[in-house]
Amino acid sequence: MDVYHAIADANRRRLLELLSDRERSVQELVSHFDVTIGAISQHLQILLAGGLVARRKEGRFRIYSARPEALKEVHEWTEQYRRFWESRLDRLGDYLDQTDEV
Amino acid sequence: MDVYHAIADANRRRLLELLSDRERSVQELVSHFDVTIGAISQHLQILLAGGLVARRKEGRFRIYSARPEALKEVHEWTEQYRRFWESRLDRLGDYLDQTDEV
DNA sequence: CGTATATTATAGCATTTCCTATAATATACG
DNA sequence: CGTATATTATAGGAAATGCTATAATATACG
Repeated sequence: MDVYHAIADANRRRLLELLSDRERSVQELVSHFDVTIGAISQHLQILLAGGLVARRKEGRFRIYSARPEALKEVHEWTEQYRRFWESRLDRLGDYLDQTDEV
Repeated sequence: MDVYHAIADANRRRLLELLSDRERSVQELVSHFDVTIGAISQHLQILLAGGLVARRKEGRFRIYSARPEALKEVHEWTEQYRRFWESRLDRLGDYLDQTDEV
């Protein structure tokens, strides 16, 4: 639903990082955290609802995989502010002039 | 403190957008929202703590301005997933091969 | 079938979040 | 000074969050 909310939690960001490396089962993900499998399962539901991960069934396992396309929205939202940190100038409208070091 | 938390709220993102246009006083910001000035003041404290805004005193007014450099962290975190939506391939490890359209 | 494994659903709990209302503080202005 | 304006601090409340423990469900496997 809300991708900003989905990535607000550090454990969920970590889950996304692990899954962007490769798809994994829930138990495999749990081994990287200090919380119970219940907590991880709940985090995965939130990521799923936010469209950040997908899952498929494989026997008794549920294999989760990353769908970071959903992060495009966040990336684009932050992108509009990029000139603030890439420029030595803080003023808007001047950013078109800088071509060095980019 | 936590920039991911700071931007998780839609009102706070809106505040940042208003301030990146130009600096504004609190009352000026409040006029764009449906909540009380107390709520806006609290949101501004969170943005301030996250380093996303700065403020200065001007008479009885507090003038807030955007400091979106703090968003660099989020931008870079999402940047690492960009290939997922820019590529026609969803698999990791294959992205090195595509050189067209980039 | 019966048991083990993997995952999800649910209830409950402590904490946090976001809001309002109100009090307190600071400056301006007559 | 006394009052108005601008903002922040604080208390309180409803709802959400993140977790645990336990129950339920689904599949595997002997």
